[in-house]
Amino acid sequence: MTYPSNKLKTRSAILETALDLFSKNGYEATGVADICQNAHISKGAFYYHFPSKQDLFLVLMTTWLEEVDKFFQAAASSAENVPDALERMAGTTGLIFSNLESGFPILLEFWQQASRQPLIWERAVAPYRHYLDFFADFIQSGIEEGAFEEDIDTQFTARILMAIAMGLLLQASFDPNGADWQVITRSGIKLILNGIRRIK
Amino acid sequence: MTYPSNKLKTRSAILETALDLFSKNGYEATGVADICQNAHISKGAFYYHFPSKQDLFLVLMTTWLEEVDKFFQAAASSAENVPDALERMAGTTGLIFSNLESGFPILLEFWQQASRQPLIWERAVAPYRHYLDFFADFIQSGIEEGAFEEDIDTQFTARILMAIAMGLLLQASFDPNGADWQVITRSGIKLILNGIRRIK
DNA sequence: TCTTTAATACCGACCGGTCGGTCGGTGATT
DNA sequence: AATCACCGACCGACCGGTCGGTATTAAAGA
Repeated sequence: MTYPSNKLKTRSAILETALDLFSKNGYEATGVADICQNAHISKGAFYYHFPSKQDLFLVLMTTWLEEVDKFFQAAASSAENVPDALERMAGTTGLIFSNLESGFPILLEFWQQASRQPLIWERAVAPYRHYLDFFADFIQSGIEEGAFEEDIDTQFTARILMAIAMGLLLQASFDPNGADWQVITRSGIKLILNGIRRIK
Repeated sequence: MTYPSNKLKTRSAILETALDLFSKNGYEATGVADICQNAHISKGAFYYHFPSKQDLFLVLMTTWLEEVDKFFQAAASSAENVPDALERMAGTTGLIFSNLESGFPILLEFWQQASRQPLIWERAVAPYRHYLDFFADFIQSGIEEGAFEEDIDTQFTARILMAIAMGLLLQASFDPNGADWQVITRSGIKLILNGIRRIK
């Protein structure tokens, strides 16, 4: 084993393994030793790359949040029509979370950490508000397209949209085989969209 | 201090303190010693009343779930009209969770434990499905009352209703001052209700 | 009535094990 | 010879759980 093999490789091995273990077993239940073992590195290597377990978590959360953002941006720009784009996003919400490695459980983990640790909260609210504004703006352009009623509250609608997505994700994570969640999510968003759609 | 002062008093002191600490700091971060200290009892007393920290958690979850159920039953039976009852429930969702001591954070804690520990999951799915059926049945009686369209999928609607409530609760727990969550929840449920309401 | 016994409810020092984090070292590269 | 990337034994703090003991009360026995 050549030693300065690849700094980035080791680092991303830690990142990937940690994300996996955190989402499978939780932050507290995952030990630094576990991460090291599964990533086939030593504790020394771990603390060479990260100052603390906390810090690793923060990095993980930040990159995850950024990737979600990219996903939304891409979905939004690759559609010619606002309602369709939203609907398509809805259909793939589940995919966002499963594609983004380990998905929803880790989001819950983020949530819980954020609600207790001010530093983590700070780094998480901004992206959250960013998503909110993104959806509100997106709905606004839907209004300008003439697809939605003019008097709807975009912020409110954005929150409801996010609530449905997250609420269903929560239910899905708890009872994966209880229903076809992808279909339900899509129909749910459609329901809201129909509620605000402009009647021509 | 008379010793056999009150068995129940000590037990409920443990229960209350634990619920408070679990919701404030999380299950893992809360030590048995912390619970004992805040409940002004000794570790001996703790393990006299509960076989393990896990078991205490399970008791907590079960009673909480039962209380939520009672709350729903009461709200349902004290209304003369299904849509109104649902709307009123929506308006007080936040209250359910704050009234039931420590509310939503502890629900998240339950969720997370359940998603990882089979025993806890087992004891939590049943109530969850119970709530789901409760809402589905409730909507069904709304249909029979002639308030809702006849061709709506009650299970689906129940899931969406729960999703909105939970999704907004999630957002509210994360960003309490970001909006008037009670108003938003009420409006959100109203939005769905209007979507399925029978047009006379 | 007095004494003994047993059960109850609780105390807190202690134990084994775990966990985050440290540190002295080491081989490869520059 | 200096730096980099990494190793892994080790440390102290902490945590869930145990256990021998104690004060209180109730019941039984003399």
